[in-house]
Amino acid sequence: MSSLKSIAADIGVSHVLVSRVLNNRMGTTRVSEKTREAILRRAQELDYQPNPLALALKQGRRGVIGLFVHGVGAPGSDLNVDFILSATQKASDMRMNLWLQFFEHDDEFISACNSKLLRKIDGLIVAGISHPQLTKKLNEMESQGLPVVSACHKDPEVRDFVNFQVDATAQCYLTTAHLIEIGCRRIAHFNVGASWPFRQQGYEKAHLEMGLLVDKRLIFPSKNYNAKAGYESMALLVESGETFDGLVAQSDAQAVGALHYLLERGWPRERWPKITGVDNSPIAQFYSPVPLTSVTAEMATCARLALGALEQKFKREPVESHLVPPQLVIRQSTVP
Amino acid sequence: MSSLKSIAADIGVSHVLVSRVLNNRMGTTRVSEKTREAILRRAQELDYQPNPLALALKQGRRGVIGLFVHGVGAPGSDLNVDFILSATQKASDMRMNLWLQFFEHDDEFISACNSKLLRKIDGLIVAGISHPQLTKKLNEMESQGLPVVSACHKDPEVRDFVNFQVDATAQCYLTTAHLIEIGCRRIAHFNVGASWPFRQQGYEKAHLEMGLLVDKRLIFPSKNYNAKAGYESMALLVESGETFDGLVAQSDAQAVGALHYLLERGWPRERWPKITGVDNSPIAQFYSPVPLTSVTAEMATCARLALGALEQKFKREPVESHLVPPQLVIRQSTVP
DNA sequence: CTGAAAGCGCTTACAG
DNA sequence: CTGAAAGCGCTTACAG
Repeated sequence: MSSLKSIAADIGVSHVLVSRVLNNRMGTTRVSEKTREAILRRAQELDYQPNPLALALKQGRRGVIGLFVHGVGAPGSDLNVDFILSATQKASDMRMNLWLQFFEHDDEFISACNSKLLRKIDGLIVAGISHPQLTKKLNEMESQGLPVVSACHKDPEVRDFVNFQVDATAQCYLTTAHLIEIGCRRIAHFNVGASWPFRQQGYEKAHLEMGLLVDKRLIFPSKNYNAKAGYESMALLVESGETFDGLVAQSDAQAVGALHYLLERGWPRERWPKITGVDNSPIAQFYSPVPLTSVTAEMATCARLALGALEQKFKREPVESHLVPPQLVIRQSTVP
Repeated sequence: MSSLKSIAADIGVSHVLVSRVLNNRMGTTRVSEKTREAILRRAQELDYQPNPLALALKQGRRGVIGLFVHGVGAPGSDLNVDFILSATQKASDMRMNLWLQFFEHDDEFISACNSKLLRKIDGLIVAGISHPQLTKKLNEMESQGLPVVSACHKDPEVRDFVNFQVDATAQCYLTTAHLIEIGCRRIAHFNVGASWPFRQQGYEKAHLEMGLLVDKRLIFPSKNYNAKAGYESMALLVESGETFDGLVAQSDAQAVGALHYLLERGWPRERWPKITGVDNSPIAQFYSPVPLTSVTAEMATCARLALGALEQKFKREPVESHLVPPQLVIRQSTVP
């Protein structure tokens, strides 16, 4: 195990000098060029890395970033995996450890935000779903000196924490515009809950910008983002008797559920609507026989940005929220 | 921030005495009952927790467990999420941080197992897929004093590391036996690769034990564990002209792909085979209109056991590998 | 301009 | 039986 001490002993100087040279923080200290080089060379040879524990202890830090994840995305969408994977890499770059915690319910979330937390971590990233009571708690924490950054799906207009999220409106704007471009004129939409209107706004915006009217009769409520919900919404759509040549679902699982309904009813292949999902999840990629056109959720980017923002907060640099633009991924389900 | 020092100051003793009392390691030191109680009370009031950094530094530990994950399971199966979630909780109980790393390719995996690693972590958990060259590297690491525990899917007979995995044979034994019990007599099987024969062995064992012959003509190769592969295998099965009343797939995604083929061909519902998957993943739970019978992958249990084993290795206690028994989860796809 | 000392929070071996 | 000192690995304020 190489340490400042061992290097110092090898060269024949004090470990203090080694520390100064390696950190290039000489202060008023002088060192001969020869000694300097010897120290640097030896450090390189041993591939010296300062003990992060000692460093953090000295600096009064914990060396740990809390990552509180309230699962998002349809089950099986791998959204959380993408998020964690990316956060993990960024944390590693920052020489920080992650204190990962998963939460199912808001109360668990809130009760984990207590004073003990302050002792464990240097900063907190909250991912998933925003919630008024949680926000209050987090504000408390931050006023006690804990930097907090969120990566939640929320109304971008509400400014509480520095937040990183995908541009939800752009998601369904992209898919809808794509369908219009390939010739769809009656595009159905499955809408999950009025509290989260952004994707529908994208759907409407694309119509508006491209000179089409939004036909509200083509918009159907969906219980949630899973396949069952999509299946049920498609049943409603078909039973309504409306004609449609496209479907903008709010998740890949929904889209798959919808397709499944059509398959089950023996819907003739040539009359299938062009279908798009959201999340670009494995189910979209591997769905057979029709891989799904989808749009990315940008979880990895959000994670990276959130940790980067925390890094800046540590340095007391200003940081700003950001809406990450999604990418359209075209697959067979929308090939004309 | 409470520390030994602050408690000591409050009571009017040395921080050394506080340390001794709180750890109940008095050695030859004596303390009056009154002082003792005062110390304990004050520590409780402040909800004192020793600084893990200082502790680890003192004890020459890193306070970090490496968790190297080579993704397993079909994409979207949430297997990795379950694993990480459980590992996270157990690590937290152990007052250890996790150094999570994900790997796509074996080489990344192997090149991450270098001497730097020894400086970063106190122990290593390797999850995912076993690999001869990796094993060699890990053996090297362990001989250099790094405790290694694996949670890989591998031949249970090969003894290299202490390993925790689900009993793969039991998985398809359970699903097959279930199908036989509900009256299936011609059960097809999708087999992924000869290098991993354990699930098929379960399929065969169930037949044997329940007095049925295995008809090799019902066993079809599948390229991998995703839906596309299941779809293709089902195509082979149907084209073969063999009659079948059940299907034991090797993953939920495969089962879904297979169902999808039948739907697409307009296979009459009353002639649908009873279908089982493996992994008990979201796709099985939420598949519409037929939620899938499946069998658990026990990722959470394996993670917990693996970290527990590492804990025991730290204490130089002996540990043994373990095959975790899976659970059958019956859903609509096998309701008679 | 140089070097030794203090200190982050903790534990334990070792003098008196 | 008691208490003060050493030390984990690091950095920096502060005497000479």
